[in-house]
Amino acid sequence: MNNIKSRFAPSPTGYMHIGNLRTALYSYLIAKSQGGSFMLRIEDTDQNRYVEGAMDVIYRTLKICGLEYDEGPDKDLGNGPYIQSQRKDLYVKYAKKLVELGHAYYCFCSKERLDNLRAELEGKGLPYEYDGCCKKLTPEEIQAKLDAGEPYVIRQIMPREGVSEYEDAVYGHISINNNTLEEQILLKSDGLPTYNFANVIDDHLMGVTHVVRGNEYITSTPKYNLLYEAFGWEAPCYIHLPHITKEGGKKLSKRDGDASFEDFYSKGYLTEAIINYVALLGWSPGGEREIFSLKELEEVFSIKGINNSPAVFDITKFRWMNSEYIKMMKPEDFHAAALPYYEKALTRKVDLVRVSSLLQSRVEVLSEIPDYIDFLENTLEYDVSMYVHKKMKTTVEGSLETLTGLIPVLESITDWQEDIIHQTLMGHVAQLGVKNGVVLWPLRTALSGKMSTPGGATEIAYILGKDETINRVTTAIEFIKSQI
RNA sequence: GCCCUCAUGGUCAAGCGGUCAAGACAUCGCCCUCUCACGGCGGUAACAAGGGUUCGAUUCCCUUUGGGGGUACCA
Repeated sequence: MNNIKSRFAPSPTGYMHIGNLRTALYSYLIAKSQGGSFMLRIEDTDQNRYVEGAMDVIYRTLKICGLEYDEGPDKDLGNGPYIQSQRKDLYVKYAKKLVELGHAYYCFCSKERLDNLRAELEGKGLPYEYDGCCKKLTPEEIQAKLDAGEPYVIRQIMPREGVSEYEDAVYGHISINNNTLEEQILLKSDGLPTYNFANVIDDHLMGVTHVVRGNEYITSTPKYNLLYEAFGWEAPCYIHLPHITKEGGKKLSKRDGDASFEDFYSKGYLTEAIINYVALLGWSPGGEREIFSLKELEEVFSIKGINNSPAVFDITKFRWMNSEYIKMMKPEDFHAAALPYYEKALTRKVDLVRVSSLLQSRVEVLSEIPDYIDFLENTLEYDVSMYVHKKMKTTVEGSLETLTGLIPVLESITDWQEDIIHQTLMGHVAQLGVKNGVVLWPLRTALSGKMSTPGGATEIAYILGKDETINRVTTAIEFIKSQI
């Protein structure tokens, strides 16, 4: 293991956004592809956002996805604690040190004063900016306020002139005017740090060399670099990632059920497919291959392949990829995965293994299994016109005749096995001297009431069993008669 | 408003000064076929616009347009 170290530093919001999952994945892959280590840190410095059980979601998701971290809250390698709220004193210490170094100052402005200031400036059509009021305080005044126990924050001092520049691994050269840099709050009045401060302190103290995060931090990165400089620390390598959106540039939303890992997971998307698809959203291996396991991604991943333009999450292609993974499953694994869905949709005792073999090449997402097999449970309602099929050369009247003639044929089958049913039906077709469809289409329709089914007439007849098959054909005959 | 950033088919995406501009999903057609699917074959479809630089721009620069982000005691 070399000295490359990346981290995933989510704040516990209660669910794993798909964009966050990708950030975690890329961070993991950047480290693993270079023999480095991967760390998990929890950024819970905003107490107002505390969500019960949120950390478990993070642990669980990473575990299910196979993104194993070398170091984290439950794996202390000596850099802990890895939960920011437990590192409070550390930030206070460094914030005060920064004041001593002349790169930060105490600010006693109340929330109210700031709100008023903001309202006033906005009223004049000016952009808000802290007016530096507390910067003018003398050391004596500051000490007096401190002694009096006045609440305070600590703000970072920004250069007024010049430009700050840095190299981003995916966006290249970034240059930002210093006069756009705000004298941001480093330490909040509750004694906890802001993200802007905590991430710098922690990344340095924990030895993080590669910072992977969303591109919303591109413009604030110079502020972090200034912090590194002030402390005399080396800044890490920055890898900012473009965002994932949905069609039309809209945000993936929790409400629409397309935002989080668990949304997809619960719908029956396979984790391997989720990882694979998400890996390809914003990164390209360069070749034509698209199917990669996590292990394979670890081999081929490269920062060079990361794209800098935003990507649209295409559910259609995602479904296709999931179906590819379903098709790759061992039949017994697919069957095991499908079983819970059968139990929900089916009470009739049928050859479920056969059903699985029919379904595996058709199902794209596990949760749609009930829609495929609903007709096995009960006959569906349908219109007689379904018996009219141009290509099969069938008509309603013809179907009635066909089905009526089929009853004795079906009854003659004593050993209800698929190949025997098939042979018998084909023999009947040959005897009639018609096209296969003339007999099989009406039969399939009578048995299912659906335009399309997993498997044809033979397979369905086999699955339903002799009694139910004859029963359904009889019912269909009566039905057609009643409609003519 | 100001600042940053992005721009190849409907979507992902290769390309990194000279290509008939890959591939995948989707879509359309054909084949296979007891429906559908799988599989196979083929088709339609793109360099946002305008200026430069250059012998030559999808590729480099500028502007415009459009998208995204930032401008919090949120991350």
